[in-house]
Amino acid sequence: MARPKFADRDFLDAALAIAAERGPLAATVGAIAERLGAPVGSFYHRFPSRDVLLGELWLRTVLDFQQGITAALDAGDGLRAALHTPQWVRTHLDEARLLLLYNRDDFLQGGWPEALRDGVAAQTRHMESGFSRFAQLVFGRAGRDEIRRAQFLLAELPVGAVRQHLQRREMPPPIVDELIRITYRAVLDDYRARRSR
Amino acid sequence: MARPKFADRDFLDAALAIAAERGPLAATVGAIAERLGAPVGSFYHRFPSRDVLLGELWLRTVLDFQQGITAALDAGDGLRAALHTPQWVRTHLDEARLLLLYNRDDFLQGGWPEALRDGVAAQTRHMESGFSRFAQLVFGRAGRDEIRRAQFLLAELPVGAVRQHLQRREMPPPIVDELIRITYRAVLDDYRARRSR
DNA sequence: GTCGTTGTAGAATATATATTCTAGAATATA
DNA sequence: TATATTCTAGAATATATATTCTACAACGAC
Repeated sequence: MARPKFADRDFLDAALAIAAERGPLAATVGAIAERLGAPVGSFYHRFPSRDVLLGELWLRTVLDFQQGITAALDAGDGLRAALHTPQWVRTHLDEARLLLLYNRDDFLQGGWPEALRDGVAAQTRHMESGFSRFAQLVFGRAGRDEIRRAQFLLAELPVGAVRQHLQRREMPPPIVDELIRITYRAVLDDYRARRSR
Repeated sequence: MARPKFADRDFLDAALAIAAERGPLAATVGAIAERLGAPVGSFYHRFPSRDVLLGELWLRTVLDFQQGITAALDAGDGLRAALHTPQWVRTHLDEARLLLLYNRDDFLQGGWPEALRDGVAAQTRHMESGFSRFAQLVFGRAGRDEIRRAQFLLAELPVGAVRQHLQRREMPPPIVDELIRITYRAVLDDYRARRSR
């Protein structure tokens, strides 16, 4: 063996820092290596391509993010699941910028590398099952309408409410949680009212 | 004079089509010219740089988008202003993808070209004044909290609710408007309840 | 101690893309 | 009709970036 000066992790972290600072496009192989003081050869010794690195970065980040939502759903707490986003964003500003400010595919030059396809597909399934579970939990059933509302409450609403703060690199203020709470309750109430008619 | 085969407009439209299809990054000078059957020389005869073209495209699009919101505010109709987004998206799918799926700066290589700075600044001011007007209109005052709620109702909420459909290149279904209506009413009610305490 | 393996190191290469340059054609105006 | 102007046309150039390649160093196994 030799003496590794860098770990896979180091490259991922460096890429994250650059992407959070100047966008995923700025996370070039050269920039990543330079930030680490590593030669590009070392980069390619670990990652077959830039796309694989960025893909892995995205996956590792989204998995960490989802964990909290899943936990809340496991605990049967829908509101906590919805409030997880602002919460997580506060402790993971860089990761949040990467995940919530850009579209999944927009940093990959080509499509998703073969090696990550399964991981991404699994992630997608996990996400979809999360919406279903949420729908079942708070609406008592998981039809088309219920799932659409679940997407709204769990994803679109919290991410939307947090975006402008991410763009300014600042922590979401309490009003964000308040807006989520208000909306959460309203959508549930509306659903019940509609049902009882 | 000579016989212009292409107009500025043609290049802007071609860029829009490509950007909507494959993302703003794919709108390279070569791709735009090719789509038009024009030589790149003709491109540079009209636009000093790719950044200027994309910047102008963004500006022209955002201005068109905002017009509807402004009109609704002029008519004193806050809800219509909030519902303008899904409405506009339905008739401007490509433009909406460009505007709402990407961050303002993410297609420009460098910063905003000097020539467009003023236009962008004016646009920003116009947007902010829109939030204030909305706050004044529906909350009766435009303090920090009211403006934050205005941003939520006018921008974050509608854009968030529409995003997944844009990603799939499909028109937002009616449930989107419904969710906006529900949330709109709830945030207003909450504000009033809070005031009367 | 020698040797194979795993990394470091960074130069060389390939490619994509923006931008510039040179040539020539069409038209309005004189 | 002559000429300046406005464009078309596309080759040439510059630059950024991903990727590959070659040389060598450190360390563990034998």
